[in-house]
Order: sequence, then structure tokens, then C-alpha cells
Amino acid sequence: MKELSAKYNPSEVEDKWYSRWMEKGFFHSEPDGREPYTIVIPPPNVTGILHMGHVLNNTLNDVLIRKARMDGKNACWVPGTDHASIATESKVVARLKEQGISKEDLTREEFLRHAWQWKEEHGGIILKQLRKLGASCDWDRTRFTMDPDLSDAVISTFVHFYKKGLIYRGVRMVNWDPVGLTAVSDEEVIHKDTPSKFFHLRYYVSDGNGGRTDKYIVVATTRPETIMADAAVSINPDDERYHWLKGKTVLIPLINKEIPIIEDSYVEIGFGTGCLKVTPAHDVNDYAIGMRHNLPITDIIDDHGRLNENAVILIGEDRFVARKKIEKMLAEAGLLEKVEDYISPIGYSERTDAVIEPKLSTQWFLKMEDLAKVALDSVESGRTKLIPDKYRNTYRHWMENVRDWCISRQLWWGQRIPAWYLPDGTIVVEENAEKALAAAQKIDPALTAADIHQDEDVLDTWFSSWLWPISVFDPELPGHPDHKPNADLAYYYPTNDLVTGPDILFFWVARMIMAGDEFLGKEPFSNVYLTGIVRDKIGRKMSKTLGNSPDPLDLIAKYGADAVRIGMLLCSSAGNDIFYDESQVEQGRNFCNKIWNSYRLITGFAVSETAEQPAASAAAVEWFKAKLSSTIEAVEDHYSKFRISDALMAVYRLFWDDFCSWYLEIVKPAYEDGKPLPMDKATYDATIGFFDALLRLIHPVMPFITEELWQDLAPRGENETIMFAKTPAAEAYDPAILSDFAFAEEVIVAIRGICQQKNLLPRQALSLLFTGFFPERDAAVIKKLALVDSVEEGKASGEGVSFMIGTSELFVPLGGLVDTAEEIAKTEKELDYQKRFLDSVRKKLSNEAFTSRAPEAVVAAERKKEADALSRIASLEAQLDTLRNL
RNA sequence: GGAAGAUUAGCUCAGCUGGUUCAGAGCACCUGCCUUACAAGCAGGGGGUCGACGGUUCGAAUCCGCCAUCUUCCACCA
Repeated sequence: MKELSAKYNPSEVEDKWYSRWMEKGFFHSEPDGREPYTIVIPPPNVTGILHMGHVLNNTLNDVLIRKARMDGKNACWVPGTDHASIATESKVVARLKEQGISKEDLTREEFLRHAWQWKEEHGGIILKQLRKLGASCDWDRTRFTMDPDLSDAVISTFVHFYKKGLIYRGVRMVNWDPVGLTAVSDEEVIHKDTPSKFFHLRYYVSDGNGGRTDKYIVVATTRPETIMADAAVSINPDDERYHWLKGKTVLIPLINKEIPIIEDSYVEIGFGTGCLKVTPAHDVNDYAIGMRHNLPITDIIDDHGRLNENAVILIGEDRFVARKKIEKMLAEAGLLEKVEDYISPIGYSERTDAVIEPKLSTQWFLKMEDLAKVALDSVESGRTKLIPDKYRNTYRHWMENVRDWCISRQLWWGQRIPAWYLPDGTIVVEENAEKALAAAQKIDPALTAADIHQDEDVLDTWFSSWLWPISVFDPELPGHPDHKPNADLAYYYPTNDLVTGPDILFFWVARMIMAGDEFLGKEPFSNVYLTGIVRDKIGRKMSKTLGNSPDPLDLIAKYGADAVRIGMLLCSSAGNDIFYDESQVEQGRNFCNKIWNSYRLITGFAVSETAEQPAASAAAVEWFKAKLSSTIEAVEDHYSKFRISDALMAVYRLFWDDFCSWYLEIVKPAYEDGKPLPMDKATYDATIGFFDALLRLIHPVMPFITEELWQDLAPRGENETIMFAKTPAAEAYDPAILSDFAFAEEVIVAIRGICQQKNLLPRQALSLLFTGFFPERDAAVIKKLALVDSVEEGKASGEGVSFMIGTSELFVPLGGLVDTAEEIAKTEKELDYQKRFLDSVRKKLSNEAFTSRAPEAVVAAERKKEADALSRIASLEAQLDTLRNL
């Protein structure tokens, strides 16, 4: 037995075991006869680095996968990364800029070379970091959403939906990101209340010849820089204030362009001035009004958010600069009535934080109506369970109001849309250029490859990640529903559980359900566990800019991976936000140390083949066996409900309180002549067995320390690992063993309390008298831990301290050490409490309504309370008598 | 503007279909201990009108209504 230090040193242990696990291929899974248990990782951005959110998510994933593995299932956790088109592309653009290279100066191919280079250098760092956390992913299965075959799957999917008539190309008002220079989907727009200004502008009524009359109306707008794109001013047809305007035209301020007055009930009479400037090119609603009234569309803002030549004035100015300048111009021209402060909801790009510009552009869309119905039904019917359940409401709302998905992005990093344009504008959609040419030649046999050109845009990242649970196993399948799933897909799909954040419930989870149904007719997973957001102690989101996010790797280096995992789980009740605090990680570290030291104690025991098993040890072994089983039951129940932190807490208390503080203290051998006596073999074997079970029980949350100690606990074979040891199973037990021991614990705590209170230090042996129930089987335990040398049935007599547990009366004689007056006062107080309690019970029982209507069991319980109280009162009165006669 | 959820000890939470003395856990706190596994520890202890007000019921932390506060999601009022 080697000498173990008093402190657990995680860093040397962790690297050792992780490399062993890797070397042995313990994480790798292949289809076999066992039941599969599968999780696909929510793929982090390929260029991302590990943050606390990942730690939470991947710890939970790893706990589930390790638990399943020990339950005897064929556990497979597929890792990988996401190409995250807009996020990665903007990083690459930024790096090129640092090198003095502008994206505009590069060809698509040159840019992609840089991007791939960047991916090779920085990609996958996060996966390496996950290993430090102990994540037991099947690294042989690592996937990237832009692996060639996965990209093919994305392309096939596009072709599939196009040919099915669900994908169309059209001019629509989209959310334009003027910094990312791409359209983004509705879900990628974040609305934030933003302080802005409400400008009241004068629009003069035209005299019909391009000149103005002296009448004018006031139009309120937050975007005066768009007036040059106005196509009309609208009033509500029922607004009597403006009936005189009907049929007239007005002049756009500054540029004096004549535009009509139109009537549309969209305009609210009570809002603003009741006059709405209609700017179809730059506002979603105005676009709709424009369509209704056949208004011309003037687009005055370019892709970068600058005014273009259509604007007539302020050409080339940024939209916000233009707003300031035009305010001044309007004021100088006497056309600015007033300016009010105003809070308006402004859309921002999730990725670049740029103010979204509603913009007309030609984009590709996927019809969502039918897909959303399927995805909604899956959750409503319970085939896909959301945990916690409250997200169902949000989910339903989203699914019922979903709009078509804008899937094209004006980027280069991603899967290029497989659509080719013929010279006459005809579109052919095929999986590659050859097929496209062939299709084109069917239309016009004279065409050559040079005559057709491919769409420049790429697909939304989520259009690839929604295939993730399928394509990681069988990239051939998506888009080819007649293709027979390969062996991996057939075995691992559907996966079991998905752990992810609620922020991507719609982006990702819902769409995976759609894709799963489309291609396999089956949901991709049965349970979706939605974690909370990791916040700091005072509730702020963790963010780089606030600097309140610790680097997980630093934490692991300082406290150990097991401690970090514990710290994270301790504060993570499902569905609630996580208030992270380093003290929780400290608690995790302390727990590791506790386990470590209990191991030092146990392995230090000397064993005697001949020694008799002491009665206390026999009782302790019997009790802990039952306690272990009852806790295993509780833990299994918690796991089945995804209450991971409760499962952890149950084992934590079992290990620390029950095993260390009670069990080990009971079986710990006494000392004689400064040396510990050897332990009997029966107790020793039982103890080792318990420790082994405890390690296995807690391995899913603390993989490293458990492997280290489990390997050392007994001789293990080269290929043995706790990872594949079985989850301990609960055995039948007599519940009386547990209740008896609980009683004994109360006795011991009471006696210890008396000793501390009476200052009986150093401790001296006491005797104990009892009347009423007493757990004989634990008498020896009480003697040992409470330092009592005799336990006898008998009434209190002489000086001493009485206490009651249940209806039993216990008495510790303490001649000369007791303040009788104090004991009398204490007993009187207790008696008074019992009497009042009795009164309340009797009041209940004398209520006819209660006895007649409450269930029998409840009434019986009340009657027992009454009887117990009476018995206690009798005891207390007897005690008082004794005390008063001293 | 609409919707959902939350409110229990100093902090983070549990308390499942109302009913055992139901008001709990962990951490923090207080007191005493460096007792030969562990001071990152041991032993003992204090602490809450279950957000407010009404209602249903024999009985409410638990069910219903309303109010307050917080969080989140959704939303095209210029």
C-alpha cells in the first residue's frame, strides 16, 4: 500500500486516466447486441472556446452518457463542431483585415482558402478543452458540419425540398445585416427597446403643379432619413380630421417629390399624428401597404446601410449620419415641427449587433407550414418531451406563428446553394454542376458549362445543423429518403436525450425534429433537457465584456475537473438559470478530498482473520446495506426525471454523512497502546464492498477520482475500468433497519449535545436508561458513538438529564452535574408545548366535520398523535415529579 | 402590447395527485474542538407569518381569483 497524501491532487490523476481511456478506446462505440444509448453533442462553433455554458451542458451530457454506460447500455456520445457560417466568416474577415487584406479584394476561392486555414489552426480547440472536463465522447466519430459528406447531405436536402416544392426563391422583405452583409432569419433578430426620437415633419399639400399650397400635414417618423423613399402618406379612411386630404397629393420635404395621400385602415387614428409616411422599401408594414395600393418602390439604402443615388440628397452617407444631417436640414427649412424622445423596439443582428435594416431582396425560402405542424405535434403528443415542461407553451406559440424560413445567406463560408441560372434566368437545382448542366441541356441542348452560373449565396448554418442527428451517422440519407439507412443510423437513431439551451429551441431543436420526421419518420430524440443560462453570483449573464466569466480551464487546473463538474451541477436545478459561484467549486473540491481521505482510512485498516465482528460493526453493516439500497432507489428516481443535481446531492449525503460520519466512525477500530486494533474480516470486506459501490454510484459525476480509487481498491485487469463497472443495484431491505438506526442517531446526537452543554470534557463514559421503544439492534452503536457503557431499561431516578424521542423516554444519570432548577424549567417548557399540541389535535378531532369527512387514515394519524402526546405528557409529568423531589 | 414561469432560511433550491410534529436540504452563519482519514475537517447550535390580500375546504406552502415584484419568450404601431 503506497503512502497517500492528505490532500487529493487532481491534475496528475486526470491526465493519466484520460489518456488511458483514450488509448484503450473505452469511449468508442460500435453497434452490437446491446441496447444503444445515444447523445449527439450540440456542436459548438468550430472556432469557439470553452465557456461556462459549455461546461454545464457537457457535464450534464457526460453524466447521462456515463450513467447509461454503467447501466450496461452501448453508450455513444458523438462530438463535433459547427461551421457557424456568419460567426466564423466575420472572424475570418476580421483577421484578414488585421493582415491588411479586404474580403472584397479576394475571390471566393481565395477567401475560402483562408477560411479553411483558419479552421485548421483554430478549429476544434474547444473539443480538446472538453477532454479536460472528462467528456467521454467517441472521438473517432468527431464530425464537422462542413465535412465533405455532411455538406453533400445539406445539398441533397436542398434539392429534396426544392423538388418537393417547399423551397422557393422570391423577393421579400428580409432582415438585412449591414455589417455582416447578409440576410438573417427572423430568429436571428433580437428586438431591444432603444431610446430614439420621434420627428414630426411637415408635408405640404401640393398645388397640383409641383408647387406647394400653404396647407400642410404633420407626419411623425423615427426615420427621417428615409423620407426620400416615401411612396405615399396614408391616413385612416375613418379619420375625420383628414377627410379634406382625400385625393390630394403632398410633397416630400426637402426634395419636393409629389406623392399621393392614400387611405388604409392599418393607420391608427390615435397614434402619432394619424398620418403615416409609407416607405415600402424600408419598412415591413409599409411594404405590405405598398403592395395593397400598388405603390412604386424606391430603395435608397445600399447593402452597407448608406444612402444611394436614389436618395437624391445625402448620397453616400451612413443611415445614422444621414438622420442627424437631415434633421438639421429639415429644421433649417422650417419643416421640422418638433422632436420627441421615444423608446422604440429596434431589431439587432444576433451576430454582429448591427441595427437590422428591413430590405427588399431576392432570397431563398423554405415553406414552414407543414413542417411546423409536424414539429408541433411531436411535442404536443409527448413523443418528444421537453424538460422542463414549461417550454411547451413557448414552443407551441412559435410553431403556430412560424413564417417561411429565409435560408440563403450572402456569405461564402458554408454550403453553396445548388441552384444554377441559365442565361434566360431559368433556374435548375441539382446536386452538382454536372447534373445541373445536364438538366440545363434538357431545356436548351446548346448550353455549355460556361453558360450557366451557380447562385453565389450559401445556406443558413441551421440548414445544416438540423440534419446533425442523422448526418453524423449516415450522410447519405438526407435528401435521399429511398436510401436505406446504414448500420450506424439504423442502430443509433433515434438518439435518446438531447441537452441544450432554450435559446436554440427553435433554431435547432424544432428543426431537427422536422428533419427527423422528413427523412426517417421518427423524432431524433425522446427527451430534450433544456438547461438554464449560466449567470454570475449577482445574476448577470456571463460575458467577455463584463469579465465575469471564469476560464473553465483555469478552474480545472485549480480545483480539478471533478470539482468543477460538481460545482456546476450543485447549482443547476433543471430549467432554472444557474447562479455560478466559485464557492460551489470549492465545495466540489472539498468533497473530492473527503472521498480521498475516507479511502486513506479504509485502506489503512489492518485485517484479522480471527477477530470477532463487534456488535456495533454488525449493526452498522446491516444498516448501511439498507441505506445504500434506499439511496440507490432515490438516485435512480432522480435520474429518470433528469433531476441531476438532486441525484448528486443524494449521493453526496450518502457518502459524506452516512458513510463517513456514521458508518466509518462506528466500524473504525479502537486503539490499544497507541496502535489500532485490527478489523475483523467480515466488516472489512463489507466496508470495501460499500466503498466500491459508492465509487460506482458517483462515477458519472466524478469520473477521475473514482477511477483512480477504484483501480487502487482491488487488483484490476489491464482492460478493466470503472467506466464499464455496473451501476450498483438496490436490494430488498427491511425499512425497520433504517428507522431503528434513525432513532439511534437521535439518541447519539442528544447525548453528544448534553455532553457539550454540560461541558463534559474530556468525555467520560455515561449510562443510559430508557422506557418505551428502544432499537436493541443498535444498542452497541449507541454505546460506541455516544460513549455510553451501559444501556438499560428503567425509569429516571436521581440527578440527570431526560429527553424524549418519539414516545420513548431516555435518561442519562449525571450525579452532581445537573442544575435541577434548569432541568425543571426545560421540562416544564416541553410539557407546555406538548399540552398545546395536544389541544390542537383534540380540537381537530372534536370537529365532527373533520372526523366524518377526512379519510380514515388521516383521522387515525390524528388519533395516534393524540395518544402519543398523552404518553409524552405523562412521562414529562413523571419527570417533573422526580425532579421536584430531588 | 401579448404570453409563460417564478416568489419558501442570509444565498441557491426541494417540497410530486391538499392530510404523519410540514416547514426541509446544501452552502453560509454561531459555539466548542489541530481527537492518530480529512481544519478543504469534527461535534453541537440558531435561523423562515412559505410575496400581499381574498376565496374553496374539516384542513392550504400546495387548489382558485386578484395585486405586487422579478425573469424569460413572443410582437410590424409609424
